[in-house]
Amino acid sequence: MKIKALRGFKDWLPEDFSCYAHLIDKARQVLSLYGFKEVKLPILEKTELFVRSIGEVTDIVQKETYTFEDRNGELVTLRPEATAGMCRMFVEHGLFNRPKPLKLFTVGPMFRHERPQKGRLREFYQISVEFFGKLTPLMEAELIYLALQILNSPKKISPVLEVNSLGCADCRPAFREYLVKELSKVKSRLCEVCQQRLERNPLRILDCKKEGCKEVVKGLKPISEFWCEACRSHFSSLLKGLKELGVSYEQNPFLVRGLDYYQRTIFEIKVPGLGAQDTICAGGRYDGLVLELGGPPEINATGFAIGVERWALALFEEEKPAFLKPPFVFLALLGEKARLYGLKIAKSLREAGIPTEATYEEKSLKAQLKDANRLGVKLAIILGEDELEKGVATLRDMEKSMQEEVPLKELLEKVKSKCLS
RNA sequence: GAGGCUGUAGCUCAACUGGUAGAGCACCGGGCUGUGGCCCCGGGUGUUGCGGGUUCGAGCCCCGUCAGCCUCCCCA
Repeated sequence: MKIKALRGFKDWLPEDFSCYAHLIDKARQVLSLYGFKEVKLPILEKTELFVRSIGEVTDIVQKETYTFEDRNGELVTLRPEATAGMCRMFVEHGLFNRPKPLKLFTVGPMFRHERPQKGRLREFYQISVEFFGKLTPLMEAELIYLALQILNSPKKISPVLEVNSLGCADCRPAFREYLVKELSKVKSRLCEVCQQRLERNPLRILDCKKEGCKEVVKGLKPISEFWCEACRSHFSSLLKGLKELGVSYEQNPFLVRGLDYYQRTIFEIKVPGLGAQDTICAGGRYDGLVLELGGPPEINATGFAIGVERWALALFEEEKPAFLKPPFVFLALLGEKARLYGLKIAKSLREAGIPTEATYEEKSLKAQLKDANRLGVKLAIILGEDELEKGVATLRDMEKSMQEEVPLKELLEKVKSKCLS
C-alpha cells in the first residue's frame, strides 16, 4: 500500500511552489512599502494560548484544532491562525516598549481539522499582517487599503470589501442582550444550529445562511443602533478614510467573526465566483487581546490574514501559471575529457550568476540538444574532442539555430554578453 | 461533523446490457554513432484508490473503507 499525504494536506510541486512563492514575494514587496517587518512564529503553541485568545466556545477551538499531548504530557496545538502567536510574541518579548505603531507580518502554514474542499485545506498558508499601537480609524482605513493593494499586486482581481463594526466592550453586551431577548421569542423559527448558538454565540446567528434564519434576522435592529458614541464616530471616520482612498465597500450589518477577540472594525474581502470558500482575506480590530495575554492595557491592535491558496485560486481560476525560469545555458558534453572540462565551465558560469545546466551523462549530442531544447535554454555550449583539440567551444543559439566557435578563454565573457542582451 | 457526486497509466479521458483494460499528451528508445523543435517507427510504464462480497467471470453490481469535489457547517 502506497503511503499518501494526509487528507487535506497538499504537496506543492515545483510549478505550484513557484506560483505561491511569486505571490508571497509580491505581498512582501507591498508590505515593505508600508513599513511592515517580517517575523517567524512557532507552528506549535500551548493549547491554552488559543483557548484564551480565539475563545473557548468558538468552533475553531472546539472542533477544528490539531491538539495533542506531546511527549512530556503538555497539551499543545498546531496553530489555526497567526494572530494569537503574534500577540504572545509581542507580550513575551516586551515589544510594547518599542516605538509604535509596530507593524509586523508573518507567512506560513496554519492547521485546521475541517472537511476539505476546494479552497479549504487542513494545512494552508496565510499571510498574516498585524498592527500594534494606538490606532486611529484612519490607520485602519489604510490597513484595509493595504490588504487590497496586496491582493491586486500580481494581477488585478475584483475583490468585494465588506465592513462592519462589532462595537466595543461597552456597547456590544447591550446588543448581545437584545439579540438573545428578541431571538428567544422566535426560537422555533431558527434552525437547529442557531438555536444552540443562541446560548453560546448569538452573534453568529446574524451570519447564518439558512433562509428561515435570514428572515428572522432581517426583522432585527442592526448592531449600529447599539453602538456607543465612541464606536459610532470611530466607524464613520473609518468610512471617511476609505472614501478618501477611493476604496469602494459594502457596509454589511450582519458581518461577524468566528474568533472572539475581534472588537469594533471588522472586514472581509471576497471574490465572487470562487464557490463556497470565497473569502480570501479577513480581519479586524482586536483591542483586548494583548491585555488578555498579559500585556499593557493601552495597546490596540488590528490586522488581517490572506489565504494564499485561495488568493491563487482567485487570481488564476483553474490553472496556475508556471513562474519557473528556465536555465540560460546547457552544456552538451561529448567524451570523458569534455565532461571533465565541462564541470569547470559550469562552475565558472554559475559563479558569474548564469543559470547553467549539464548532465554529464554519456549521451549522444542529439539527445543532449533535445534536453537543452526541453529545458528552454537560450544557449547550448557544445564541447567535444574536436573543440578541445582546437581550444574552442561551439556556442549554439537555440532560438536562432546559429552557432559559432569561441575560444575557451573567451567563452565566459561571450556568454555573459549574450546573457545581458 | 451532516448529505450528495466521483475515483481507470504521470496528465486528460475511453472500455456495449458484467466477458478479462485502451487512446491522446507526457515519458523512454530508435530513424540521425557531432546538432534540438517538425516528422516517422517502436515501447503501456496499470494492484482499474484500497478491502471484502455476489458471479463461471467484476473497471462495471453490492458492502465497507480511503481520497477528491459539491452543498451545509466553518473560515483564509
